[in-house]
Amino acid sequence: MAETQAIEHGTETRQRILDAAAEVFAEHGFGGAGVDEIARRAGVNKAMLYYHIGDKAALFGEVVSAIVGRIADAVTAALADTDDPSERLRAIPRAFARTVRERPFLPQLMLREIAAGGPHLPPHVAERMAEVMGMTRAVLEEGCTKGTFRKVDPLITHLLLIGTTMFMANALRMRERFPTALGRALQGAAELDAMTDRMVDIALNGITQNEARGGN
Amino acid sequence: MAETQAIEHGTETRQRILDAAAEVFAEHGFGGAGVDEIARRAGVNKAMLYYHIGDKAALFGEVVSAIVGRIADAVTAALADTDDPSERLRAIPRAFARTVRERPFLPQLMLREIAAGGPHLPPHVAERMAEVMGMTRAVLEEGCTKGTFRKVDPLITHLLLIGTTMFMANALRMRERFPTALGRALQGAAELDAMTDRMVDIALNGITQNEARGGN
Amino acid sequence: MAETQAIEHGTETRQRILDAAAEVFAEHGFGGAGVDEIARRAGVNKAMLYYHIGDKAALFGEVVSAIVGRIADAVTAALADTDDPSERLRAIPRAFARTVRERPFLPQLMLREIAAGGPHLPPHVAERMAEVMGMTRAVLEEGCTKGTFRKVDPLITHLLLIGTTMFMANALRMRERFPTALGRALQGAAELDAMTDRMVDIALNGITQNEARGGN
Amino acid sequence: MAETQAIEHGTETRQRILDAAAEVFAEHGFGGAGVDEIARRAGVNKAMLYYHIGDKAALFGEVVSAIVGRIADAVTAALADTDDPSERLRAIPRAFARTVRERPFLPQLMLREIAAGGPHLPPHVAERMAEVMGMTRAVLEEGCTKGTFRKVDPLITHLLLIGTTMFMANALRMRERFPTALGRALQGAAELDAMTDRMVDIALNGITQNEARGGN
DNA sequence: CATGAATGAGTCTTCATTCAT
DNA sequence: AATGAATGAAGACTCATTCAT
Repeated sequence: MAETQAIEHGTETRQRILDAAAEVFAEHGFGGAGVDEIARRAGVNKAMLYYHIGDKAALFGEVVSAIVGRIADAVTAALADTDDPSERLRAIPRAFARTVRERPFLPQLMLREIAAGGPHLPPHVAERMAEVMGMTRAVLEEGCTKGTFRKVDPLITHLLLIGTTMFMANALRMRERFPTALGRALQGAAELDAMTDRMVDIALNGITQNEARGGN
Repeated sequence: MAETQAIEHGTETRQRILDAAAEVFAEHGFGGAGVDEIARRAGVNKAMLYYHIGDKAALFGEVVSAIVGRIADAVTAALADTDDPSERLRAIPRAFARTVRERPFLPQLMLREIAAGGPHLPPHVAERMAEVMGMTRAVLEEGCTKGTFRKVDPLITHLLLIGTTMFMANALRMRERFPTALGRALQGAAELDAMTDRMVDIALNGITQNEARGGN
Repeated sequence: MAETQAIEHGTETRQRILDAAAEVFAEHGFGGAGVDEIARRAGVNKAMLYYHIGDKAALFGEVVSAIVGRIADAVTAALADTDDPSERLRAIPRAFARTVRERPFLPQLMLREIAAGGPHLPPHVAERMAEVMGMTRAVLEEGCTKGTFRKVDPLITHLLLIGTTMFMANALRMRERFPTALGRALQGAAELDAMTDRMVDIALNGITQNEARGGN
Repeated sequence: MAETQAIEHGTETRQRILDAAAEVFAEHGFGGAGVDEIARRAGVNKAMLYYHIGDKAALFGEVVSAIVGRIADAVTAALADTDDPSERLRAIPRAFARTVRERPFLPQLMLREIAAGGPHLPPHVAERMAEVMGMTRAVLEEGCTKGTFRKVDPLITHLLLIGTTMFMANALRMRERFPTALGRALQGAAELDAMTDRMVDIALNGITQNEARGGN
């Protein structure tokens, strides 16, 4: 879709490396990931990894950049589909959930990087994340203007929608690994899309104007 | 908890080690943390660290165990203070937020471990986390019975309350590190306690029975 | 010298490579020099470097050979200009100094290779160096015969003239890099040609027959 | 002599490492030297090398520092033995030559570092080298005052004495390695001490006041 | 002639862990 | 309870060299 115009050099090898890197970074974090293992999983010589992309930090930057870009694109596309504030707000975590379905390591990667506080985060990626946050704010303000939503803090709302989605995605992943205890608590959890919808129900219920629901 | 009967050897040294370890694990993750640095920050010889606690995995286990225990205790204590379902539900993320105030590295550590999917997590710690989840469920069911809450998925609600709190705590931490972009988006954010309260307002609004709010 | 009959392939590219190699070998030594950097500075593809010249050792051989050849030629030419023993002796370090002016990295390269003891030195280059040494001896013997010089060890004299010139050339290079201490000691040093002349004054004074200076 | 007061930790291992490092740096230069080989020759684990001393640059700094210190001490001591300007001047290269006899790799190391222009040279070492240069100047000025020497450039004279000594030391080393050509030119060369004396004869002859030699 | 891609052995450095004292 | 020294494996990264095109 985006690469139709020109086939740059080594696109195929480069992509294999980035895919492998995403996996390994997700599994072990930046510090715990091994360049050797990334190369091995990508099926390329370790030196090629440096030739094509650069050092570990550059590798990480590319991976995170691609993922954040993908999410931002997904959210942008989703918002274009409707004008109803509630539907637009719902579209945001849905876009996340859909992206997660294609890239299962995404939540791990995001949680890890957020936890780390972004020391390996290239600046332009931070910009892109802020953009998505800005979309949530725009939707909320719009809903406020139309009288659909009551006034709520956009940052909190954004974190609620996204944070919860990421946590749920992770919880589903952990379900299989903990047969006891924690596993039991997670039994019966639906798929991420369904859970996201139910979560948004709660949130929308919480921020919708009272009169819109019955004169309160 | 288990070792209360007797003050074992080097309690003070042991604690200094665990504190340093918590810091370093939070900053760099399990893989990225270095035993050398933990020892240096604790001001003890590296060999003593092995003598007092054990290897890196044991160290991590102790740290996580202590933190989860502390949170579970805080939540338990908070729930004892009131009978009102809404207040009880609010108490849960509040207990988290309060614990974070004392142990600022807690959210990093939790997010990281959740992202990792718990490969270094001792089983009894998972038990304890499930316990806390169970408390949320109990509060929700109780609220349902009393007619205060409508029926919502307890897992989703728990993750919403806790996940959002953790995300907010981290967002506050990142505010100082990203002067541009992301930083601007985080400007004006209040303190964690205040943010948590506002977040719970939305959630409570979302799960409270309509008639409780005005006959809808 | 051997390839004069025909202009072989890529003379210009070849020369750019050798110039770049001389620079890099001078700066970092044989072990520290990188083929990649040589190629980059020469503005050629790394593979071309192997195509045109050969491996790292061949590259080094060519560079040193060219330089020793250039010096030998310069000394030979200079000796042809006069018959006076003193002037002839002075001509030798002067030829060095003049060559250094055109190829500033020459003393570094020579000092390094001399220090290394010539493990990368092609045999014919050693021959050429011996030749130059032979010229000094010839001049000294000649001066002895004519009664201008007293009998001195030709090897020592040669090393005195050349070694000191090389050291002075390097001292001038270091002057700029050490603003303190060593730098101050080097302040006020003249240019290499002038310094060489003054050094030769001392040496000539030292090896000239006493009676020859009697009326001086 | 200097270490009598206190035996610091790991003095023996540390010294073995430094000795091996001096050898390897002398043979291959900074860039060409391998930490692995240094460790192997010292008979220690590679990690111990970092534990005791530090990285490659620190290792090099220690080696050079020790050598320069040793030379400076030797020169200082030698100058204390006599008041005669000629003898004092002669003492300087003699101290070098004597130091070389004990540490045969010294000239290689010095030539290499001088060639490199001191990029790995710790500042205090440069200070020490400047000190030695200052001693030569002092001796020359003193000789001038006493009417023994004529006025000559102290920097040039210093480089002449030291540079030639270093070159001679190296020439002797190369004698064995080049049976042909260059080797023949070096045949018959005496030992370094003898050569140094003859070199100084020339230099002293060159800088001594004419009238002082009037009756010769 | 020229290039980008590839490789395997090498580089320096740090790791988690243990032991003798 | 405490320490400095030791170790082997692994870490990230670069090297000189070659090949297909």
